[in-house]
Amino acid sequence: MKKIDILKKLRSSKLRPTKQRVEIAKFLFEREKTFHFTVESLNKLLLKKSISKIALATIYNTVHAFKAAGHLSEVEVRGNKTYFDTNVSNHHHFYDSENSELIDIDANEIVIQKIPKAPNGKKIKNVEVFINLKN
Amino acid sequence: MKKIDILKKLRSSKLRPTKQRVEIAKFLFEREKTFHFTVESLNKLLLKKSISKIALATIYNTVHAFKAAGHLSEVEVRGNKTYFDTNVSNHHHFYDSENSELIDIDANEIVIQKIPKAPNGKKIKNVEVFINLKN
DNA sequence: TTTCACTTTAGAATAATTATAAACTAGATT
DNA sequence: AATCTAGTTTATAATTATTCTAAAGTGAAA
Ligand SMILES: [Mn+2]
Ligand SMILES: [Mn+2]
Ligand SMILES: [Zn+2]
Ligand SMILES: [Zn+2]
Repeated sequence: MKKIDILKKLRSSKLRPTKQRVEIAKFLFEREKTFHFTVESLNKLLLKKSISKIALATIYNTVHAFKAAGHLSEVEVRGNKTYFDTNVSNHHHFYDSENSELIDIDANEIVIQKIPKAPNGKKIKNVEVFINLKN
Repeated sequence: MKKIDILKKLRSSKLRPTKQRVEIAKFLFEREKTFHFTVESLNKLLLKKSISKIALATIYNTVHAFKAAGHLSEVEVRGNKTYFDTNVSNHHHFYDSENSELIDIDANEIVIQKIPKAPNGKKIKNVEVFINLKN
C-alpha cells in the first residue's frame, strides 16, 4: 500500500493527515496480513516502532474514526478489551484463548447448510462464526 | 424447578445457601426460557423483585461461582459489559443490536457443511454462530 | 450457646474508555 | 510570508464496569 492510499484512508475518515495519524495509519494498513489488535496493544507497538509517543486519546480517536469509515472492524472477543481488525470483509475467526489470538477464516471456508429464519420483523444482517480452539 | 434444585445448584457451586444467594439463584433458574443478562441488568431486576437489596459484589461473586460451576455461560456481545446466559448447552444466538437483545438458536437449527481444520497443534473446542439482525 | 469459617457489604482500587479544555498546527486567506 | 482559524494533540479528569478489601454479620457444627 502506497502513501497515497494512506492519505485516502485518512481523508475518507474525515481526518487531516497529521504526523500522528499518518504514523498510525501506516502502521495499521501497510501490511500484508490481517492485523487484530486492542488499543493497548497498538499503543505498545507504536511506542516501540515510532520516534514520537502518541497520546492514548489520539489512538482511540483515530481508531474509532477508521472504524466509523469502515476501514477497521470490531471483533467480539471474550474479555473486557475491544478488539479491532484490519480485515473489513465478511469473514470468520478462530479464537485461541490460550494467548487471546484471533486468526482469520475466509468467508468461503465456512459453508452453512441450514440456518433459522430471522424473528418477526427482523432481517439477517450478517453471520459470524467463531471457532474456539484448545490444545 | 423446585427449591431442592436451587439448593443443588448452590451446593455444586460451593456456595452456602444464604438468603441472598437463594434469591439470586431462584431469580436466575426458576424460569422456563433462557435468560440473558448483565450484572447490571440482573441487579436492577432483583431490586424491583426482591425485598432486600443485595450488594453488587455479592451478585458478581454469585454469578461468577455459577459460571465456574457450569450453571451459567458467558456470551460475547458487542459492548463493554459481560453478558451471561442461563442456557449452558451448546447453542447459537441471534443478536439484535437495536435493543442489545440476544435470542437463542438451538444447536440443531444450524448445520455447518464446510469448516476449516484447526491450525497447527490446536483442536476445535466448539463453534459459535452469531446471526446479527437488522430491521 | 459458643465458635469460626464463610458471607455480606460499603467503599476503595483497578482497568478500559471517554470527556475536557488548554496548547498546538495544518492549511486556507490575506 | 505572515496571519488566521478550525481542527488536532495532549495531559489529565471523569466515567463505567469490575474486582478487591476489610470490617461487621451469620449459618451451622460442636
Ligand atoms: Mn469482548
Ligand atoms: Mn463484549
Ligand atoms: Zn479478522
Ligand atoms: Zn443463549
